[in-house]
Amino acid sequence: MKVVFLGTPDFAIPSLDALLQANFDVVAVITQPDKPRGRGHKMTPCAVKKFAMDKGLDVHSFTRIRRKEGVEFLKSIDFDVMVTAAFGQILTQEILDIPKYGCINVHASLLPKYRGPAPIQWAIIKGETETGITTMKTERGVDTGDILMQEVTPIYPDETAGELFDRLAGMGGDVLIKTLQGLEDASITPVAQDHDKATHFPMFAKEDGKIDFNKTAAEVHNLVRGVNPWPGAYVTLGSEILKVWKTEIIREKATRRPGTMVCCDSKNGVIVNTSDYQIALREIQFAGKRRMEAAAAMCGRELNTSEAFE
RNA sequence: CGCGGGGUAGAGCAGUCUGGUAGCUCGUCGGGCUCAUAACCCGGAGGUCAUGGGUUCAAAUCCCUUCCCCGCAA
Repeated sequence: MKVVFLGTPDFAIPSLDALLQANFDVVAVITQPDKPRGRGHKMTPCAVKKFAMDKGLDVHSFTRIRRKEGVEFLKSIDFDVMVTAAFGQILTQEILDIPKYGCINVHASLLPKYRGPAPIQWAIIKGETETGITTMKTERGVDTGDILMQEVTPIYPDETAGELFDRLAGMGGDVLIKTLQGLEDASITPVAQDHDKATHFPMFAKEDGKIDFNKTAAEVHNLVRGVNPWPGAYVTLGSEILKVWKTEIIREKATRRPGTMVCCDSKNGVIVNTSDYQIALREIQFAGKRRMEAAAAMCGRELNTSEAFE
């Protein structure tokens, strides 16, 4: 089958790679255009573009694929199926009607739950114990199309979004291939989603990484996992921002009001009260410094336990 | 040229402004105390102060080069 692949970030790479490994004919790869990224704001291509160019594929970028230029490009090439994976642009019906086998989307949740652009992170933040990959027919709505295949995987208690992201990205490639093969031999029947059970979560705002110690220790722990590595959890102490990369719930009841420190020294690290239990900040990072064990950080810096995190 | 912080012992930091003996906390090693210890006491080892050049009687410190790490912002 001749495939046109639309994807942008890291998550999409294993899917594209799986297509190549399975000898699908990837006739074109479409990504978001280069943007100024990183320190220095240098123009940088997205992950999929870099990968695809390394593989010698035909790569195109459109600010809006739905505009005339993009539509005309798609109509000008010969292909059978379109695959989207974290592409980041909404397609029009006109575009969806172009390929004979339609358009397939790879989504990193068990739809209809966790629709939207950040399903992996939100599943962790909400304390889910399992998630998965869903392939579906792409519709004009966001993640609303009929389900083709679904595979489940557990979310481990201390797993971070980054770790889960890597696993799901890999699974996404596998499920995508099975889905395409199923479509070819007509062994898959699309099933409509139960829209009443749908949940939708937005893209993260920078503030979403801020820890609220008025929540429970479990909720704090899930937030820290869910926003690691991006955008990263943080607390403020006075005017200073402290990023928190790893936490551990301590099975001791909180001793004082949420946000206050139980202790902070080079033996025990930093332990903070939440609304129920205590939580240890295991791996932290001060501005300008690299991330480090909390106990190590306390060797060269003293915090005052009378201060509280906000 | 988006803004900014940093590189000093195994770890985390101070010292740099104002040039003049390499410091602190932790770890580590040895000894002591103790029924015992992750606790306490005593002692030791461990540094080419990122890199290259310059100024100087003298540079971690002042000037310039290069490399690397990181926060914000995107």
